[in-house]
Order: sequence, then C-alpha cells, then structure tokens
Amino acid sequence: MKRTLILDTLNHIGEEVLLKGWVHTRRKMGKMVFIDLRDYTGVCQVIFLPNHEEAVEEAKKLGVEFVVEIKGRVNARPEKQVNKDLPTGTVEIEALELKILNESETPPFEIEDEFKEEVNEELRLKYRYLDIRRKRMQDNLRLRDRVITFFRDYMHKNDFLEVETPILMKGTPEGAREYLVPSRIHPGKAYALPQSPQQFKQLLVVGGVEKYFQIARCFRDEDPRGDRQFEFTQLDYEMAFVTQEDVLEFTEPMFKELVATITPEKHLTDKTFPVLTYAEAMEKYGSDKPDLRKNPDDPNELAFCWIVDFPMFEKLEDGTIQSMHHPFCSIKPEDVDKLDNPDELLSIRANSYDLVLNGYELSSGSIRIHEAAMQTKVFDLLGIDKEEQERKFGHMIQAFKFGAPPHGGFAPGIDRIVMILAGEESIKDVIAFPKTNEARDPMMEAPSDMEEAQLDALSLQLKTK
RNA sequence: GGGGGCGUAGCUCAGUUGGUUAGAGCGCCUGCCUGUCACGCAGGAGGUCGCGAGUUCGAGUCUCGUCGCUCCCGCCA
Repeated sequence: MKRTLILDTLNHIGEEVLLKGWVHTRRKMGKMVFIDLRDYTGVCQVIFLPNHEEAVEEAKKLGVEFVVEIKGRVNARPEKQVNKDLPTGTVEIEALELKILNESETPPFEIEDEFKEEVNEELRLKYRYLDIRRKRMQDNLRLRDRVITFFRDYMHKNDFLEVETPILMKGTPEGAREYLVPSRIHPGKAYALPQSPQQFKQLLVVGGVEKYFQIARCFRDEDPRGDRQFEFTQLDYEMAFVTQEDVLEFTEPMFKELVATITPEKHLTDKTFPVLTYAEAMEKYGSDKPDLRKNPDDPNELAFCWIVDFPMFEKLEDGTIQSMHHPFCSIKPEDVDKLDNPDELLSIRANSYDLVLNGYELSSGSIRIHEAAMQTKVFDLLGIDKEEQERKFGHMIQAFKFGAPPHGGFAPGIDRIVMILAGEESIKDVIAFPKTNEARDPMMEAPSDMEEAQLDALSLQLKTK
C-alpha cells in the first residue's frame, strides 16, 4: 500500500490510507486514544477506537515524536467535531493498524510550539534537528527555498548564466578578515575562503559572460550580529556594458515581483523605490540605511529605498584612506579630476549604490573600474604599493589590459531578505544550521581541536592549545 | 577590543528586608476517563539555585572572583 500524505487525506474520504509520520501530540482517553500525526504537509487527528483492540493497546505506548506507520480509514467528521483551526479539521483517521517504526526519548524542549515560549537559542541549536521539526522553522526554510527559486528563475528568464566560482581562493585581506585554509600540498601556504565572489564575477564578465549570477556562499571572519553570520548567502550578479541606472532598473522590478509572488500579503510603502543620495540620507535620517516605513508595527509593510552616490573614500582614525565600498568601485565621471587633488579625495563620489529594506542594508553594488590605469591609480591612493598591487591584484590589472568591458553588478543578501519576509528578528532563524554569535556550532561542537596528525600533514605548529 | 542583560526542576520563569523543608505553569511517570483536539481529574518523580571564595548565627538573595549564554558598539574592501 502506498503512503498518503497528511494534507492529501482530504482527497481520500471514505478510503483506507497508509500514513507515516511523527506523533505530534497524544490524548489518552481511557478506552480510546487520540493522536495528532505530523508529516511535512501538516497535522491530522488519528483516533484509536476500542473495536480495534490491538491498535489501541499499541497506541497507549506512544510518546511524542515516536515515528509511526498507521493504516486507517479517512472519515469525515460530524459537524460538531470539526476543528476549524486545523487544515485537516474536517476529517479524522480511524486507525486500523499501528506500527511503531522508531521510539523517541522525551525531547529536551517541546516541538509543538504554538502557545509555547521561546526556548534558549543554544539549546535549539544543540538539538537543531528537533528545532527544525517545528512549524516555524519548516515555514522559514520553505520560504527561503521559494525565494531562492524565484531569483534563480528570474535570472534565467533574463538570460543570466549561473556559474559556480571557487570556495578555495587567493587571500586578499583588504577588507573583512578572511578564513584561511592551509594547504597540505604547499606547506606554509594557504587558500582563503571568499568574502564574496567579487573578483571572480568581474573576471567572468571580462571572459565574455555578459550576464552572470550565482547563489553564492560568502565567508567573513568578523564578529556577527542578529542580522549577520560568518557564512551567508547572496544573490550575486554582474553585467557587462551597464550603467548604474541599468542595474537599478533591472533590480527594482525583480524585488517588486518577488514580493508580489512570494509574499502577496505584504505591501510596499512606496510603489517606486525612493532614491536618496548618501549625503541626503545622512542629513535627513542620520543613517545610510534609513527605515522609511510609515508604520513600523505593521508586519506587512515593506519600505525599500536606494542609497546612491556613496563617497569613494573614507578617512580612518589613523589618517589613512580606505575604500568605502571596495577598491574596484568606479568613480563618477564628473569627479575623476578630483583624484589628483588630495584635498578633494573625500568628496569624490563613487558609482555605488545600496538597496535598503526596513532599515536593513540588503545589498551593495557598483559600476566597476574596467581600465588598468584607473585601477592602479585607485590602488595608489589607497596606499597599496606597486609590489603589493602586483602580488595581490596583478591578475585583475592584467585582465583589464585585455579588452575588459565596462561592467557592474549587485549582490543582495538572501538571508536578510528571507529574515525580513519571514518577520524574524534573527538571521539564524532562516538558516538551517547557523553558528552562534560566538562562531560555534553547539550541535557538532565546531570549531574543534586540531589533531597532531592533521597539523603534521599541514606542516602547522600551534602557538597555544 | 569595549559595554549592557541573564544564569533557580527537562522547558519557560517567580522567589519580598538575608530567615523553617526552594515554588508555579508546561513537560514527564502512575491511575481513572468513549469525542478529545492547549482534553479533564487524582496522585507522583524530578534541584550541585552555573562554579569558587568571602561576610553572617543563617546566603538562591549581599560582596569579590570565575565560567557560560545573550544583545549591542567597535569591526563587517
């Protein structure tokens, strides 16, 4: 007999079905037993009646989270017994046979999370496989899947090519701290994990992939926040022969369609995303990621806005100049002349733009430098000497010498988008296996000590243990 | 690197001015229950009050130290 899914029982009234799933709750009533059975499609009530003696005796042994197989008949419920709060509330399963496929210890926290209070996050992460059984996490993971599927389809419909770029790459520690992966084959050398596929995507465009995208995993070894993780996922894309206007005009309709398709219950504060310059945003809101919602208590309000014309450089406390975005960012044509005047450096505007949603920075992007001479000039201004330029970025400058087209792109953070659409306050709740804010995985207990044999193979020696 | 909050039963928490045997709800176990669906009723088990020291006749409560968790700032090309 083939398995029937729980939600599908609605289509099998009067028929015998075979259900498989977890015991969600149980209610023992003396001579009869009720259980709510759960599978990935939902929950339904199963009733064990005294006339099926063997099944009812077995059912008395059931505990929550036992895995069972139940053969039963789908009965329409009499009107008085319909449960309006349950999608399957118009039917119930009269159990004929029960087979326990696996028992369960009492879970450390209750899976049934309606009416329940928030459980300590570390405990949830230690038993993440139980936490994921909860409807909240099931819903969040499903929403995430739909968002990613939407983006992937949208990109393909618009002629983008999905390309995977390496996870093991060359370290270029200019911005965020990187994760290093020591090489066994090359003692003393290490790969780095990408902070973003930035360089690869630009090189793909130089390689004639005029429209690239990737659902890209990125790694940054910086202290996390509620909306930040060490590894995260972004919709990374890059296009040849585009201006800033082109990127904005491509991106805005995509987000509008995302909301209309995936979360139609939500509404936009502004039908057309407001465009603020960095200077305007700072002056008016004191922030480069203002929350423009009219009613922040409305869980269905979405306020997108663009922030444009970011400064190209910023001055650090020690007086050195640093890129505000990254060193591959191009400069507004009318500001190029200022490059030669040290007093005007900080007033140079970049061809860079952010997309902000409800006070969260969703994405940064820019039109890139595509000329070797300009790239070198920017590196010079950033205080990177020629030797270092060659060592770290020689491949980029070289590539720009072989007919690199003008290009630019964007990289919206998937985790944050899903977090906001799900109404969650922590990015961890939309990631299946996140790390804690102290970079640990309490379930696997990562990171873990390195063993002597591993250190030897990598030619590594620890300073402290 | 800096700052705030928290740590009491399996979970979520209360615990008064320092005072007898540390509590509640949920969960768990046992019994009763034929229409429950946050089932009900009766009973029960379950505690290194994070750890250590100090003050005190007496510390869950006060002091110091320490460990752990959590949020924020710095940081995040």
